[in-house]
Amino acid sequence: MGISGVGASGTGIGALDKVDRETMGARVYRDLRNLIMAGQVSPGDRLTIRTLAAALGTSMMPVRDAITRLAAEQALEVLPNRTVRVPIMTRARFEEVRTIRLMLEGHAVETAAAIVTDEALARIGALHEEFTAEHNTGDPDPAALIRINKDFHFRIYEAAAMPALLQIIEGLWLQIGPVLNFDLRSKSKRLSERVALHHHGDLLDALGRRDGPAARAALAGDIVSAGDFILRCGSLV
Amino acid sequence: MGISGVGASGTGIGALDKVDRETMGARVYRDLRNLIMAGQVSPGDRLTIRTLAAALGTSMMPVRDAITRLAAEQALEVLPNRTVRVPIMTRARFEEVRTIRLMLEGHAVETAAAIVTDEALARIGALHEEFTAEHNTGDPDPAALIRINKDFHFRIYEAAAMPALLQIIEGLWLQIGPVLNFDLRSKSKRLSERVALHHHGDLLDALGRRDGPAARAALAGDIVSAGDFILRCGSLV
DNA sequence: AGCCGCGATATGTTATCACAGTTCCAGCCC
DNA sequence: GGGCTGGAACTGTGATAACATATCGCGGCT
Repeated sequence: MGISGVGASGTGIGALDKVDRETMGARVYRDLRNLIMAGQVSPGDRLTIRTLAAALGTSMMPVRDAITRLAAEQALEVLPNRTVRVPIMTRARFEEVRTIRLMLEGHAVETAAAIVTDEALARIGALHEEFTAEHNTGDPDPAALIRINKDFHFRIYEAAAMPALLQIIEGLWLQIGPVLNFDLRSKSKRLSERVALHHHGDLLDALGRRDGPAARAALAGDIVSAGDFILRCGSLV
Repeated sequence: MGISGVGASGTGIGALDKVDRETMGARVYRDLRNLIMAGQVSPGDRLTIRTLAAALGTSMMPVRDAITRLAAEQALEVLPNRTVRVPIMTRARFEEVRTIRLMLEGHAVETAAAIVTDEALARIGALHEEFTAEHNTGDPDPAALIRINKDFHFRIYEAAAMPALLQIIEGLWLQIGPVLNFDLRSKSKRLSERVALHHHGDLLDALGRRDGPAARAALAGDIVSAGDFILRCGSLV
Protein backbone atom coordinates (compact mmCIF):
# COMPACT_ATOMS: atom_id res chain seq x y z
CA MET A 1 0.00 0.00 0.00
CA GLY A 2 1.59 3.26 -1.03
CA ILE A 3 1.05 6.84 -0.14
CA SER A 4 0.20 7.44 -3.76
CA GLY A 5 -3.40 8.13 -4.57
CA VAL A 6 -4.40 11.00 -2.38
CA GLY A 7 -8.01 10.13 -1.75
CA ALA A 8 -9.23 11.92 1.33
CA SER A 9 -9.92 15.47 2.18
CA GLY A 10 -7.86 17.25 4.78
CA THR A 11 -4.16 17.64 5.21
CA GLY A 12 -1.84 15.28 7.00
CA ILE A 13 -1.00 11.65 6.48
CA GLY A 14 -3.29 10.30 9.17
CA ALA A 15 -6.35 11.75 7.47
CA LEU A 16 -6.41 9.67 4.29
CA ASP A 17 -7.10 6.16 5.48
CA LYS A 18 -10.28 4.21 4.98
CA VAL A 19 -10.98 5.10 1.38
CA ASP A 20 -13.91 3.00 0.22
CA ARG A 21 -12.90 0.11 2.43
CA GLU A 22 -16.34 -1.40 1.88
CA THR A 23 -17.22 -4.00 -0.69
CA MET A 24 -20.22 -3.59 -2.93
CA GLY A 25 -21.73 -6.67 -1.36
CA ALA A 26 -21.54 -5.03 2.06
CA ARG A 27 -23.14 -1.89 0.73
CA VAL A 28 -26.00 -3.77 -0.88
CA TYR A 29 -26.42 -5.76 2.31
CA ARG A 30 -26.62 -2.60 4.38
CA ASP A 31 -29.07 -0.97 1.99
CA LEU A 32 -31.37 -3.97 1.91
CA ARG A 33 -31.11 -4.34 5.67
CA ASN A 34 -32.12 -0.75 6.23
CA LEU A 35 -34.97 -1.21 3.78
CA ILE A 36 -36.24 -4.19 5.74
CA MET A 37 -35.65 -2.64 9.16
CA ALA A 38 -37.48 0.51 8.16
CA GLY A 39 -40.38 -1.57 6.95
CA GLN A 40 -40.23 -0.09 3.47
CA VAL A 41 -40.81 -3.54 2.04
CA SER A 42 -43.96 -5.40 2.96
CA PRO A 43 -44.14 -9.03 4.07
CA GLY A 44 -44.69 -11.22 1.04
CA ASP A 45 -42.88 -8.95 -1.41
CA ARG A 46 -40.72 -10.93 -3.79
CA LEU A 47 -37.21 -9.78 -4.62
CA THR A 48 -35.32 -10.69 -7.76
CA ILE A 49 -31.59 -10.51 -8.06
CA ARG A 50 -31.50 -8.92 -11.49
CA THR A 51 -34.03 -6.25 -10.60
CA LEU A 52 -32.15 -5.26 -7.47
CA ALA A 53 -28.85 -5.32 -9.33
CA ALA A 54 -30.23 -3.00 -11.97
CA ALA A 55 -31.78 -0.71 -9.37
CA LEU A 56 -28.53 -0.48 -7.42
CA GLY A 57 -26.35 -0.14 -10.49
CA THR A 58 -24.24 -3.23 -9.86
CA SER A 59 -24.07 -6.75 -11.18
CA MET A 60 -25.84 -9.77 -9.77
CA MET A 61 -22.97 -10.95 -7.61
CA PRO A 62 -23.07 -8.41 -4.76
CA VAL A 63 -26.85 -8.73 -4.63
CA ARG A 64 -26.48 -12.49 -4.41
CA ASP A 65 -24.13 -12.14 -1.48
CA ALA A 66 -26.42 -9.76 0.36
CA ILE A 67 -29.49 -11.91 -0.18
CA THR A 68 -27.68 -15.06 0.91
CA ARG A 69 -26.61 -13.30 4.06
CA LEU A 70 -30.03 -11.88 4.84
CA ALA A 71 -31.62 -15.25 4.21
CA ALA A 72 -29.19 -16.84 6.66
CA GLU A 73 -30.30 -14.29 9.25
CA GLN A 74 -33.97 -15.10 8.57
CA ALA A 75 -34.47 -11.55 7.36
CA LEU A 76 -35.46 -12.96 3.99
CA GLU A 77 -37.04 -16.26 3.08
CA VAL A 78 -36.24 -18.56 0.19
CA LEU A 79 -39.22 -20.47 -1.15
CA PRO A 80 -38.91 -23.97 -2.60
CA ASN A 81 -38.94 -22.25 -6.00
CA ARG A 82 -35.66 -20.63 -5.00
CA THR A 83 -37.31 -17.24 -5.18
CA VAL A 84 -36.79 -14.99 -2.18
CA ARG A 85 -39.36 -12.84 -0.45
CA VAL A 86 -39.86 -10.84 2.70
CA PRO A 87 -41.08 -13.41 5.26
CA ILE A 88 -44.73 -13.37 6.16
CA MET A 89 -45.17 -13.17 9.90
CA THR A 90 -47.72 -15.47 11.44
CA ARG A 91 -49.31 -14.75 14.76
CA ALA A 92 -47.66 -17.80 16.33
CA ARG A 93 -44.25 -16.81 15.07
CA PHE A 94 -44.69 -13.24 16.24
CA GLU A 95 -45.63 -14.37 19.73
CA GLU A 96 -42.72 -16.78 19.82
CA VAL A 97 -40.29 -14.04 18.88
CA ARG A 98 -41.81 -11.82 21.52
CA THR A 99 -41.27 -14.51 24.15
CA ILE A 100 -37.63 -14.83 23.14
CA ARG A 101 -37.22 -11.07 23.16
CA LEU A 102 -38.59 -10.86 26.69
CA MET A 103 -35.93 -13.32 27.83
CA LEU A 104 -32.98 -11.96 25.91
CA GLU A 105 -33.61 -8.25 26.01
CA GLY A 106 -34.79 -8.58 29.59
CA HIS A 107 -31.48 -10.13 30.53
CA ALA A 108 -29.63 -7.45 28.58
CA VAL A 109 -31.25 -4.53 30.41
CA GLU A 110 -30.85 -6.25 33.75
CA THR A 111 -27.16 -6.74 33.07
CA ALA A 112 -26.84 -3.22 31.73
CA ALA A 113 -28.41 -1.81 34.90
CA ALA A 114 -25.62 -3.35 36.95
CA ILE A 115 -22.70 -1.95 35.00
CA VAL A 116 -23.93 1.00 32.96
CA THR A 117 -21.69 4.06 33.10
CA ASP A 118 -22.88 7.59 33.63
CA GLU A 119 -21.71 8.53 30.17
CA ALA A 120 -23.79 5.80 28.54
CA LEU A 121 -26.71 6.78 30.73
CA ALA A 122 -26.42 10.36 29.51
CA ARG A 123 -26.46 9.28 25.89
CA ILE A 124 -29.50 7.10 26.49
CA GLY A 125 -31.24 9.95 28.26
CA ALA A 126 -30.51 12.23 25.31
CA LEU A 127 -32.13 9.73 22.97
CA HIS A 128 -35.16 9.58 25.21
CA GLU A 129 -35.48 13.35 25.09
CA GLU A 130 -35.08 13.27 21.33
CA PHE A 131 -37.81 10.65 21.14
CA THR A 132 -40.07 12.77 23.33
CA ALA A 133 -39.38 15.89 21.30
CA GLU A 134 -40.12 14.17 18.02
CA HIS A 135 -43.32 12.84 19.47
CA ASN A 136 -44.44 16.24 20.69
CA THR A 137 -44.23 17.81 17.26
CA GLY A 138 -47.48 18.18 15.46
CA ASP A 139 -46.64 15.63 12.80
CA PRO A 140 -44.06 13.10 14.04
CA ASP A 141 -42.05 11.36 11.34
CA PRO A 142 -42.63 7.60 11.66
CA ALA A 143 -39.24 6.80 10.20
CA ALA A 144 -37.50 9.06 12.69
CA LEU A 145 -39.46 7.62 15.59
CA ILE A 146 -38.52 4.09 14.61
CA ARG A 147 -34.87 5.02 14.23
CA ILE A 148 -34.70 6.80 17.58
CA ASN A 149 -36.56 4.00 19.30
CA LYS A 150 -34.11 1.47 17.92
CA ASP A 151 -31.12 3.54 18.98
CA PHE A 152 -32.57 4.00 22.45
CA HIS A 153 -33.02 0.26 22.95
CA PHE A 154 -29.70 -0.77 21.48
CA ARG A 155 -27.68 1.77 23.40
CA ILE A 156 -29.00 0.09 26.52
CA TYR A 157 -28.29 -3.39 25.20
CA GLU A 158 -24.78 -2.35 24.26
CA ALA A 159 -24.24 -1.24 27.83
CA ALA A 160 -24.61 -4.89 28.89
CA ALA A 161 -21.29 -5.64 27.16
CA MET A 162 -22.51 -8.94 25.74
CA PRO A 163 -21.68 -8.88 22.02
CA ALA A 164 -23.03 -12.33 21.20
CA LEU A 165 -26.32 -11.51 22.89
CA LEU A 166 -26.45 -8.20 21.05
CA GLN A 167 -26.02 -10.00 17.74
CA ILE A 168 -28.94 -12.31 18.45
CA ILE A 169 -31.17 -9.43 19.49
CA GLU A 170 -30.33 -7.60 16.28
CA GLY A 171 -31.41 -10.68 14.37
CA LEU A 172 -34.73 -10.71 16.18
CA TRP A 173 -35.35 -7.03 15.44
CA LEU A 174 -34.53 -7.71 11.83
CA GLN A 175 -37.17 -10.41 11.75
CA ILE A 176 -39.92 -8.30 13.25
CA GLY A 177 -38.85 -5.13 11.46
CA PRO A 178 -41.23 -5.36 8.51
CA VAL A 179 -44.44 -6.00 10.43
CA LEU A 180 -43.45 -3.46 13.07
CA ASN A 181 -43.23 -0.56 10.71
CA PHE A 182 -45.87 -1.86 8.37
CA ASP A 183 -48.47 -1.32 11.04
CA LEU A 184 -47.00 1.65 12.82
CA ARG A 185 -46.95 3.55 9.56
CA SER A 186 -50.60 3.12 8.74
CA LYS A 187 -52.63 2.79 11.90
CA SER A 188 -53.31 5.45 14.44
CA LYS A 189 -50.24 5.21 16.60
CA ARG A 190 -50.83 7.97 19.08
CA LEU A 191 -51.78 5.67 21.93
CA SER A 192 -49.02 3.14 21.48
CA GLU A 193 -46.47 5.92 21.39
CA ARG A 194 -47.78 7.41 24.57
CA VAL A 195 -47.34 4.15 26.41
CA ALA A 196 -43.96 3.61 24.78
CA LEU A 197 -42.92 6.98 26.13
CA HIS A 198 -44.12 5.95 29.56
CA HIS A 199 -42.24 2.64 29.52
CA HIS A 200 -39.10 4.27 28.21
CA GLY A 201 -39.19 6.75 31.06
CA ASP A 202 -39.59 3.97 33.62
CA LEU A 203 -36.74 2.05 32.01
CA LEU A 204 -34.47 5.07 32.10
CA ASP A 205 -35.30 5.74 35.75
CA ALA A 206 -34.61 2.13 36.70
CA LEU A 207 -31.27 2.22 34.93
CA GLY A 208 -30.38 5.42 36.78
CA ARG A 209 -31.14 3.68 40.08
CA ARG A 210 -29.19 0.60 38.90
CA ASP A 211 -32.34 -1.38 39.62
CA GLY A 212 -32.10 -4.43 37.35
CA PRO A 213 -35.47 -6.04 38.07
CA ALA A 214 -37.30 -2.75 37.65
CA ALA A 215 -35.51 -2.16 34.37
CA ARG A 216 -36.52 -5.61 33.18
CA ALA A 217 -40.12 -4.98 34.19
CA ALA A 218 -40.24 -1.65 32.36
CA LEU A 219 -38.79 -3.20 29.22
CA ALA A 220 -41.27 -6.06 29.46
CA GLY A 221 -44.08 -3.56 29.61
CA ASP A 222 -42.73 -1.84 26.51
CA ILE A 223 -42.37 -5.05 24.53
CA VAL A 224 -45.68 -6.53 25.59
CA SER A 225 -47.71 -3.39 24.96
CA ALA A 226 -46.15 -2.81 21.56
CA GLY A 227 -46.71 -6.46 20.70
CA ASP A 228 -50.32 -6.31 21.81
CA PHE A 229 -50.82 -3.30 19.57
CA ILE A 230 -49.47 -5.21 16.59
CA LEU A 231 -51.56 -8.24 17.43
CA ARG A 232 -54.70 -6.11 17.69
CA CYS A 233 -54.03 -4.68 14.25
CA GLY A 234 -55.08 -8.05 12.91
CA SER A 235 -52.73 -7.92 9.96
CA LEU A 236 -50.94 -11.08 11.00
CA VAL A 237 -52.03 -14.30 9.40
CA MET B 1 -43.03 -30.03 -15.66
CA GLY B 2 -42.57 -32.90 -18.02
CA ILE B 3 -42.48 -36.57 -17.35
CA SER B 4 -39.43 -36.78 -19.54
CA GLY B 5 -36.15 -37.56 -17.90
CA VAL B 6 -36.65 -40.74 -15.93
CA GLY B 7 -34.26 -40.15 -13.09
CA ALA B 8 -35.24 -42.18 -10.07
CA SER B 9 -35.18 -45.83 -9.17
CA GLY B 10 -38.40 -47.73 -8.67
CA THR B 11 -41.44 -48.06 -10.83
CA GLY B 12 -44.40 -45.73 -10.96
CA ILE B 13 -44.66 -42.06 -11.68
CA GLY B 14 -44.90 -40.93 -8.07
CA ALA B 15 -41.50 -42.38 -7.26
CA LEU B 16 -39.33 -40.10 -9.37
CA ASP B 17 -39.75 -36.75 -7.71
CA LYS B 18 -37.08 -34.95 -5.74
CA VAL B 19 -34.13 -35.87 -7.89
CA ASP B 20 -31.17 -33.75 -6.86
CA ARG B 21 -33.40 -31.03 -5.49
CA GLU B 22 -30.39 -29.68 -3.62
CA THR B 23 -28.08 -27.03 -4.93
CA MET B 24 -24.34 -27.42 -4.78
CA GLY B 25 -24.18 -24.42 -2.52
CA ALA B 26 -26.46 -26.17 -0.04
CA ARG B 27 -24.34 -29.29 -0.18
CA VAL B 28 -21.12 -27.37 0.44
CA TYR B 29 -22.84 -25.51 3.25
CA ARG B 30 -23.92 -28.75 4.86
CA ASP B 31 -20.50 -30.31 4.49
CA LEU B 32 -18.72 -27.33 5.99
CA ARG B 33 -21.28 -27.10 8.75
CA ASN B 34 -20.78 -30.72 9.69
CA LEU B 35 -17.05 -30.21 9.60
CA ILE B 36 -17.35 -27.32 12.02
CA MET B 37 -19.93 -28.99 14.23
CA ALA B 38 -17.80 -32.13 14.51
CA GLY B 39 -14.83 -30.01 15.47
CA GLN B 40 -12.72 -31.35 12.63
CA VAL B 41 -11.43 -27.85 12.05
CA SER B 42 -9.62 -26.05 14.82
CA PRO B 43 -10.25 -22.47 15.93
CA GLY B 44 -7.94 -20.18 14.02
CA ASP B 45 -7.76 -22.34 10.90
CA ARG B 46 -7.95 -20.26 7.75
CA LEU B 47 -10.15 -21.34 4.87
CA THR B 48 -9.62 -20.30 1.27
CA ILE B 49 -12.33 -20.43 -1.32
CA ARG B 50 -10.19 -21.88 -4.11
CA THR B 51 -8.75 -24.64 -1.92
CA LEU B 52 -12.17 -25.71 -0.73
CA ALA B 53 -13.56 -25.53 -4.23
CA ALA B 54 -10.79 -27.76 -5.51
CA ALA B 55 -11.20 -30.18 -2.61
CA LEU B 56 -14.95 -30.43 -3.17
CA GLY B 57 -14.67 -30.60 -6.95
CA THR B 58 -16.76 -27.52 -7.64
CA SER B 59 -16.11 -23.94 -8.63
CA MET B 60 -15.71 -21.02 -6.30
CA MET B 61 -19.32 -19.93 -6.40
CA PRO B 62 -20.99 -22.57 -4.24
CA VAL B 63 -18.16 -22.31 -1.74
CA ARG B 64 -18.61 -18.57 -1.64
CA ASP B 65 -22.30 -18.95 -0.92
CA ALA B 66 -21.68 -21.44 1.86
CA ILE B 67 -18.99 -19.32 3.48
CA THR B 68 -21.13 -16.20 3.30
CA ARG B 69 -23.93 -18.06 5.00
CA LEU B 70 -21.74 -19.55 7.71
CA ALA B 71 -20.17 -16.17 8.35
CA ALA B 72 -23.62 -14.64 8.77
CA GLU B 73 -24.35 -17.31 11.39
CA GLN B 74 -21.09 -16.51 13.19
CA ALA B 75 -19.87 -20.01 12.46
CA LEU B 76 -17.00 -18.47 10.52
CA GLU B 77 -15.28 -15.16 10.93
CA VAL B 78 -14.11 -12.74 8.25
CA LEU B 79 -10.99 -10.81 9.16
CA PRO B 80 -10.38 -7.26 7.95
CA ASN B 81 -8.16 -8.85 5.29
CA ARG B 82 -11.30 -10.48 3.90
CA THR B 83 -9.86 -13.87 4.73
CA VAL B 84 -12.10 -16.25 6.65
CA ARG B 85 -11.17 -18.47 9.55
CA VAL B 86 -12.74 -20.58 12.25
CA PRO B 87 -13.48 -18.12 15.05
CA ILE B 88 -11.19 -18.11 18.04
CA MET B 89 -13.22 -18.57 21.19
CA THR B 90 -12.25 -16.39 24.09
CA ARG B 91 -13.10 -17.26 27.64
CA ALA B 92 -15.42 -14.27 27.93
CA ARG B 93 -17.25 -15.17 24.75
CA PHE B 94 -17.59 -18.77 25.80
CA GLU B 95 -19.08 -17.80 29.14
CA GLU B 96 -21.44 -15.35 27.46
CA VAL B 97 -22.69 -18.01 25.09
CA ARG B 98 -23.14 -20.36 28.02
CA THR B 99 -25.25 -17.77 29.80
CA ILE B 100 -27.43 -17.35 26.73
CA ARG B 101 -27.71 -21.12 26.34
CA LEU B 102 -28.89 -21.47 29.93
CA MET B 103 -31.69 -19.03 29.21
CA LEU B 104 -32.75 -20.26 25.80
CA GLU B 105 -32.27 -23.99 26.14
CA GLY B 106 -33.62 -23.83 29.67
CA HIS B 107 -36.80 -22.26 28.36
CA ALA B 108 -36.96 -24.84 25.59
CA VAL B 109 -36.83 -27.84 27.91
CA GLU B 110 -39.27 -26.25 30.31
CA THR B 111 -41.71 -25.69 27.46
CA ALA B 112 -41.07 -29.15 26.10
CA ALA B 113 -41.83 -30.69 29.47
CA ALA B 114 -45.30 -29.20 29.36
CA ILE B 115 -46.32 -30.49 25.95
CA VAL B 116 -44.03 -33.37 25.04
CA THR B 117 -45.80 -36.40 23.60
CA ASP B 118 -45.17 -39.98 24.64
CA GLU B 119 -43.87 -40.78 21.17
CA ALA B 120 -41.28 -38.01 21.32
CA LEU B 121 -40.38 -39.12 24.83
CA ALA B 122 -39.78 -42.64 23.57
CA ARG B 123 -37.48 -41.41 20.82
CA ILE B 124 -35.54 -39.29 23.30
CA GLY B 125 -35.25 -42.23 25.66
CA ALA B 126 -33.93 -44.40 22.84
CA LEU B 127 -31.24 -41.82 22.15
CA HIS B 128 -30.31 -41.80 25.80
CA GLU B 129 -29.92 -45.56 25.76
CA GLU B 130 -27.87 -45.34 22.62
CA PHE B 131 -25.67 -42.75 24.29
CA THR B 132 -25.26 -44.98 27.33
CA ALA B 133 -24.46 -48.02 25.21
CA GLU B 134 -21.84 -46.18 23.20
CA HIS B 135 -20.30 -44.92 26.39
CA ASN B 136 -20.16 -48.40 27.91
CA THR B 137 -18.14 -49.84 25.07
CA GLY B 138 -14.46 -50.16 25.72
CA ASP B 139 -13.48 -47.50 23.23
CA PRO B 140 -16.27 -44.99 22.66
CA ASP B 141 -16.16 -43.13 19.37
CA PRO B 142 -15.98 -39.39 20.13
CA ALA B 143 -17.70 -38.48 16.88
CA ALA B 144 -20.59 -40.83 17.62
CA LEU B 145 -20.93 -39.52 21.16
CA ILE B 146 -21.08 -35.96 19.95
CA ARG B 147 -23.65 -36.82 17.31
CA ILE B 148 -25.89 -38.73 19.71
CA ASN B 149 -25.57 -36.03 22.35
CA LYS B 150 -26.63 -33.41 19.82
CA ASP B 151 -29.59 -35.48 18.66
CA PHE B 152 -30.66 -36.08 22.26
CA HIS B 153 -30.67 -32.40 23.08
CA PHE B 154 -32.33 -31.24 19.88
CA ARG B 155 -35.08 -33.84 19.99
CA ILE B 156 -36.05 -32.29 23.29
CA TYR B 157 -35.81 -28.75 21.96
CA GLU B 158 -37.92 -29.70 18.97
CA ALA B 159 -40.58 -30.93 21.36
CA ALA B 160 -41.01 -27.35 22.54
CA ALA B 161 -42.51 -26.47 19.14
CA MET B 162 -40.69 -23.14 18.92
CA PRO B 163 -39.01 -23.05 15.53
CA ALA B 164 -37.48 -19.59 15.87
CA LEU B 165 -35.99 -20.52 19.22
CA LEU B 166 -34.67 -23.76 17.77
CA GLN B 167 -32.94 -21.83 15.02
CA ILE B 168 -31.15 -19.59 17.50
CA ILE B 169 -30.06 -22.54 19.61
CA GLU B 170 -28.64 -24.23 16.53
CA GLY B 171 -26.63 -21.10 15.85
CA LEU B 172 -25.23 -21.18 19.37
CA TRP B 173 -24.22 -24.83 19.06
CA LEU B 174 -22.59 -24.01 15.77
CA GLN B 175 -20.54 -21.33 17.48
CA ILE B 176 -19.32 -23.53 20.30
CA GLY B 177 -18.97 -26.62 18.12
CA PRO B 178 -15.26 -26.29 17.34
CA VAL B 179 -13.99 -25.75 20.88
CA LEU B 180 -16.38 -28.38 22.21
CA ASN B 181 -15.01 -31.18 20.14
CA PHE B 182 -11.51 -29.82 20.02
CA ASP B 183 -11.16 -30.48 23.72
CA LEU B 184 -13.37 -33.50 24.06
CA ARG B 185 -11.32 -35.26 21.44
CA SER B 186 -7.98 -34.84 23.08
CA LYS B 187 -8.39 -34.61 26.83
CA SER B 188 -9.46 -37.37 29.13
CA LYS B 189 -13.18 -37.21 28.86
CA ARG B 190 -14.23 -40.07 31.04
CA LEU B 191 -15.39 -37.93 33.92
CA SER B 192 -17.28 -35.39 31.94
CA GLU B 193 -19.14 -38.12 30.14
CA ARG B 194 -20.13 -39.76 33.37
CA VAL B 195 -21.69 -36.59 34.65
CA ALA B 196 -23.28 -35.94 31.25
CA LEU B 197 -24.91 -39.34 31.52
CA HIS B 198 -26.16 -38.46 34.97
CA HIS B 199 -27.65 -35.14 33.89
CA HIS B 200 -29.23 -36.67 30.83
CA GLY B 201 -30.91 -39.25 33.01
CA ASP B 202 -32.27 -36.59 35.32
CA LEU B 203 -33.48 -34.57 32.37
CA LEU B 204 -35.25 -37.55 30.88
CA ASP B 205 -36.92 -38.37 34.20
CA ALA B 206 -38.09 -34.80 34.63
CA LEU B 207 -39.58 -34.78 31.15
CA GLY B 208 -41.37 -38.04 31.91
CA ARG B 209 -42.91 -36.44 34.99
CA ARG B 210 -43.71 -33.30 32.98
CA ASP B 211 -41.75 -31.39 35.59
CA GLY B 212 -40.55 -28.27 33.82
CA PRO B 213 -38.43 -26.69 36.57
CA ALA B 214 -36.69 -30.01 37.27
CA ALA B 215 -35.98 -30.43 33.57
CA ARG B 216 -34.50 -26.96 33.44
CA ALA B 217 -32.34 -27.69 36.48
CA ALA B 218 -31.06 -30.93 35.00
CA LEU B 219 -30.21 -29.23 31.72
CA ALA B 220 -28.48 -26.41 33.58
CA GLY B 221 -26.35 -28.97 35.37
CA ASP B 222 -25.42 -30.54 32.06
CA ILE B 223 -24.49 -27.25 30.42
CA VAL B 224 -22.62 -25.86 33.42
CA SER B 225 -20.60 -29.00 34.08
CA ALA B 226 -19.65 -29.42 30.43
CA GLY B 227 -18.73 -25.75 30.27
CA ASP B 228 -16.62 -25.98 33.41
CA PHE B 229 -14.78 -28.90 31.88
CA ILE B 230 -13.97 -26.87 28.79
CA LEU B 231 -12.93 -23.89 30.87
CA ARG B 232 -10.64 -26.07 32.99
CA CYS B 233 -8.96 -27.35 29.85
CA GLY B 234 -7.34 -23.94 29.59
CA SER B 235 -7.29 -23.93 25.81
CA LEU B 236 -9.39 -20.79 25.61
CA VAL B 237 -7.59 -17.51 25.16
C1' DA C 1 24.26 -7.42 8.34
C1' DG C 2 19.86 -4.95 8.48
C1' DC C 3 16.22 -2.41 6.25
C1' DC C 4 13.57 -0.67 2.48
C1' DG C 5 11.45 -1.21 -1.95
C1' DC C 6 9.70 -3.93 -5.60
C1' DG C 7 7.64 -7.69 -7.74
C1' DA C 8 5.56 -12.49 -7.67
C1' DT C 9 2.05 -15.09 -5.67
C1' DA C 10 -2.21 -15.87 -3.53
C1' DT C 11 -6.92 -14.57 -2.53
C1' DG C 12 -11.29 -12.28 -2.35
C1' DT C 13 -14.34 -9.47 -5.39
C1' DT C 14 -16.98 -8.39 -9.37
C1' DA C 15 -18.61 -9.02 -13.99
C1' DT C 16 -20.28 -11.76 -17.71
C1' DC C 17 -22.08 -15.77 -19.64
C1' DA C 18 -24.35 -20.37 -20.20
C1' DC C 19 -27.76 -23.47 -18.38
C1' DA C 20 -31.87 -25.49 -16.03
C1' DG C 21 -36.13 -25.00 -13.82
C1' DT C 22 -40.26 -22.20 -13.32
C1' DT C 23 -43.95 -19.13 -14.57
C1' DC C 24 -47.02 -17.14 -17.51
C1' DC C 25 -49.57 -16.23 -21.59
C1' DA C 26 -51.08 -17.00 -26.15
C1' DG C 27 -53.01 -20.03 -29.29
C1' DC C 28 -55.29 -24.25 -30.45
C1' DC C 29 -58.20 -28.21 -29.98
C1' DC C 30 -62.30 -30.24 -28.06
C1' DG D 1 -66.11 -20.95 -24.44
C1' DG D 2 -63.05 -23.58 -21.51
C1' DG D 3 -59.14 -26.36 -20.73
C1' DC D 4 -54.89 -27.93 -22.33
C1' DT D 5 -50.47 -27.47 -24.69
C1' DG D 6 -46.64 -25.11 -26.45
C1' DG D 7 -43.20 -21.81 -26.25
C1' DA D 8 -41.24 -17.45 -24.69
C1' DA D 9 -39.64 -14.78 -20.96
C1' DC D 10 -37.95 -14.82 -16.32
C1' DT D 11 -35.03 -16.25 -12.54
C1' DG D 12 -31.76 -18.59 -9.71
C1' DT D 13 -27.44 -21.47 -10.15
C1' DG D 14 -22.85 -22.55 -11.57
C1' DA D 15 -18.62 -21.60 -14.16
C1' DT D 16 -14.98 -18.78 -15.95
C1' DA D 17 -12.34 -14.74 -16.40
C1' DA D 18 -10.64 -10.08 -15.32
C1' DC D 19 -9.40 -7.13 -11.52
C1' DA D 20 -7.81 -5.14 -6.94
C1' DT D 21 -5.61 -5.95 -2.92
C1' DA D 22 -2.88 -8.33 0.58
C1' DT D 23 0.99 -11.21 1.72
C1' DC D 24 5.44 -12.85 1.33
C1' DG D 25 10.05 -13.21 -0.41
C1' DC D 26 13.97 -11.65 -2.92
C1' DG D 27 17.39 -8.33 -4.12
C1' DG D 28 19.77 -4.09 -3.69
C1' DC D 29 21.10 -0.18 -0.99
C1' DT D 30 22.96 1.84 3.25
